[in-house]
Formats: sequence, C-alpha cells, structure tokens
Amino acid sequence: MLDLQTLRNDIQDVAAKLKERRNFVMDVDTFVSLESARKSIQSDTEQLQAKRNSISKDIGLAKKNGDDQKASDLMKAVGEFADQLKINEEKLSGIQSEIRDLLSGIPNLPHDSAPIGKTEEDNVEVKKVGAPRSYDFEPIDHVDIGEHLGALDFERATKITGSRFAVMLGGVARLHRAIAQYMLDIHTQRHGYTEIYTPYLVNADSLFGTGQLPKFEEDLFSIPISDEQSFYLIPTAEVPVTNLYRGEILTAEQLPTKFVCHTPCFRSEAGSYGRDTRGMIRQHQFDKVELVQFSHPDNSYEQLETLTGHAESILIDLDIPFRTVTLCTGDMGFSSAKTYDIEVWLPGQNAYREISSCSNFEAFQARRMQTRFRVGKGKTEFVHTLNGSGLAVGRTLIAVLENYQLKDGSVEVPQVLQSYMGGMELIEPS
RNA sequence: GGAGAGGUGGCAGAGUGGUUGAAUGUGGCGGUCUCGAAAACCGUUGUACGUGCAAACGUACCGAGGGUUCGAAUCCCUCUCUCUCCGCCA
Repeated sequence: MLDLQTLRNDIQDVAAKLKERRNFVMDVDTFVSLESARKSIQSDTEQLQAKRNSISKDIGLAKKNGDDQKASDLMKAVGEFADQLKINEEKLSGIQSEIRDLLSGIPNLPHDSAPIGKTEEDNVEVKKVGAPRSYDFEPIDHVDIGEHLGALDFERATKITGSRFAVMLGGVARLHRAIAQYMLDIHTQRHGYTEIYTPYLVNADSLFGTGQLPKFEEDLFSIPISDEQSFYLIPTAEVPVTNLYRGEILTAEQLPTKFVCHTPCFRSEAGSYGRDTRGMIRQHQFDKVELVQFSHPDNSYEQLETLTGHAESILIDLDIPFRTVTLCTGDMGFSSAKTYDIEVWLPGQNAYREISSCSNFEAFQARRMQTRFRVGKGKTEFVHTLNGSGLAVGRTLIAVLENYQLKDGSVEVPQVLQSYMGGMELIEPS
C-alpha cells in the first residue's frame, strides 16, 4: 500500500511514475473526487459527533441533578440532527472503504535504481558467476535423469493428485532433503538468521498484508472452513513469516530481524497453462527455504544486497553457474520496490532459469500490515520488509541433477552435500 | 465434538448505562533529594485519523464486526481467541 498522504499531496506525480514504470494506469479522477468527498463529509460528521457528545454529557448532568425537563429538551435537540449524523456516518465509512479498496489495488512504486522496462527482456544482468561446464556427451534434462535413476515419478503423482505434482524416491528424495537441510544450516550458522517454523495455512488478513490479496486470489489454493472464512495454503513462507509482526510495534534495537524458514509452497499456477509443463520446474507444490528480514528504512537497500548475497552463496558453494539480474520495473512483483532474480544454469534446458527472487518492499507491506518500530520514545515509523528465496529447493535439486550428471546416467553429489547424504558421493540407478 | 468461564492500557487488575481514554498497582520516562545509587516524594506516560503554518481543537478505538440508546468498556446478536472439565487424538 502506498502512503495515503503522499497520494493526497502528489497524486499526479505518483500516477505518472506508475504509468511510466509499471504501465499501471491509476484512476486519478476517482481518487481525487473520493478524497474531496471524504474531506467534507468527514469534517461534517465529526462536527455532528462532537455536538452529540457534548449534548449527551449535558443530558447526563441534567439527569443527575434531577432536571428531567432540561434532559428531555436536550434529547429532542439531538433528535433534530440524529438522522443526518447517521447518514453522514454511513457515507463516510463507505467512502473510506472505497478509498482503501482503490489504494490496496495500487502496486508499489519501483525504486529509482530499478531499470525501467516492460518485459523480462529488459532485465539487467548484474553478475555472472561460474562457467557452464562442458560435457563429452549430450546433457539430458532432470526428467530423463530422474527416469534413468528410477527416482522421479510424474505419472504416479498425477494419478495420486493431478498434473504438476511430483513423486521423488530414494537418493533423489534424500538429496532434496539434504539441500534444504544444508541451506538452513548455512543461513542460520553463517548468515545469522533465526530458524522459524510456521503454519502452512494462513488467513486472508495475512495474505492482504503481504499483497497477495485482494488482487491475486486465483493464484492461491483455498480451504473453506466456514461460510464466511477460508484458509489458504501458503504460496511462499514470506506470507506467514512477514506477518509474524503484523499489527505490532517493534523497538529500533530489534532491527534488522532475520528469519529463515523452510516450507512447502502451493501455487495454483493459474494462467501458466502450457508453460514449463515438463518436469519439476513449475509445480503446484514445491519446497523453498525463504529468507525474511525486517529492516530499518535507512539501510534496507544495503540489506537487500547482503540478502541477495546470502542466496547466491548457496550456488557458489554448490559450484553451479548462475547469473543475477535486476528485474526491470515491468517484470517486478506487485509489492516490490526492487527485485534481484538469481538464475541458475540448467544444462538440460541450455538456459538460465530463475531459482531465487530477492526483493525490498520498503514500507509497502509494513503499511498494509501495520508493522512499525519506535526509536526510544519517539514517533512510530514503518519498518521495511525484505525477502528472498535462499533457495527454491525443487529447482536447486533440478540444478544439481542436471549440472552434476554423468555420462552413465548417475549423478555426483556435490561436495558440500555429501555429509548430509551419509557420505554418499554418487546417486546411481536403483 | 460437548459443557462452563473469560478477553480492559507495556504488564497486573478495577470498572454492569452518564464529564471513563478509562481507578489502583507495577513497569517506563523526567524531576526533587544524594558524592553517586537505592528508598521516598512530585510530575509524566497508548494508537490512529481529521482540520490547521503552528499552537491547538475534534473524532474513533476496552478481542473483531453489527445492533439498542440522547449517551455503551458496561445491555443484545454474530464471529474469534484463551482457560477449565469431559470426549477424541499424533
């Protein structure tokens, strides 16, 4: 959510920036007319409320003094504007919720350092680490590797549930677990994150807080629990972890607070039919190790750099080539002010594919969640929130399988993961 | 799942229709005293929004949302959470 005061003061400026950078057309006229209506109705309403409150106090006093005549005269006086007050109050709350609805559908303003562009073609590469290795055979993709190993079973997953699910077996299932364990250990021990375990089902308020609702409900799996309430399967650990401090006021000393959380993620992938239908790239369910930070506004951009570095370090340790790009303004998520994507090299696709997305949301989520901090006894201020995948476990598994494949169809276990695999150095066909 | 009891300020805990944004205690902050500290005493101590250059004034908020009333922390309804007992269960 953008700052309402800023919108009131600089609506044209904000609208121009949103158009230029996000190709988002803001309904300025509606906003301006709602605001001016709000202003006059609120002022009228509060004046009437003040009048009613003061007369009501006098009624109390009159009754206390036994002056029933005066009391009933005063009650009559209130009656003269009671209807008007009620109408005003209803109008006001209607307008306020319209303003809120409008506001909650406006995406975040990109940071000045985010490159302006429309599609992923306009993303800017900032870093390229490691060179794709050369193979003396034609590298195959993880689906074929999994098949050779007898360790990936998409058909049975489809039978059990449906398309876009996977079953992993034996060494590959263990490798998947090892990758998650390894990432958690690195981020807690080397990078100072606190491990956190959270619910996988969240309520609508939490999804509003991080920006998935109200606009992107079709991307979520929901579970109705009563006529008026649903729980939602988390699309990312960002949702429960960031909402940890929803509605709370932190102290400045608590910043930055850093959490790492391993969860499954559930996405309906509506609107992506036909894309990445082969293999594990795009699933309804996948595991992810997520990094979340609550930061002081003054250094959230430095924190974004270090957080991105934390995610990259996993690929460096695994010795898998990757590149990091700054997303252009047109390719960024709704809530983000700046995003780096880390793209891992997949020999089976002969391409770099997204494995992590690291974003600074500035106060956009904090404002929706009402997460603030206080300096000493001073005024409260919104925190900045950041998060990044560190990394997507399923895609890391794919990257390991494809980058470490051997000619005979077996797969080497990366050095750093061997201790998590009971010393196993090679995954062979079962 | 059944029965009962409750959600009040950082915390504890009063308050069942009328100057109650809320007693009292405690914690926090400022001060007096002291070489300093403790103790004691005095003062202060929530959030958000609106109008305003500001000072200030006003409005809303006692789990959430509705309702009754001139007036609601207090009465009514719905939801939610916590606790106790029973049942079930990893």
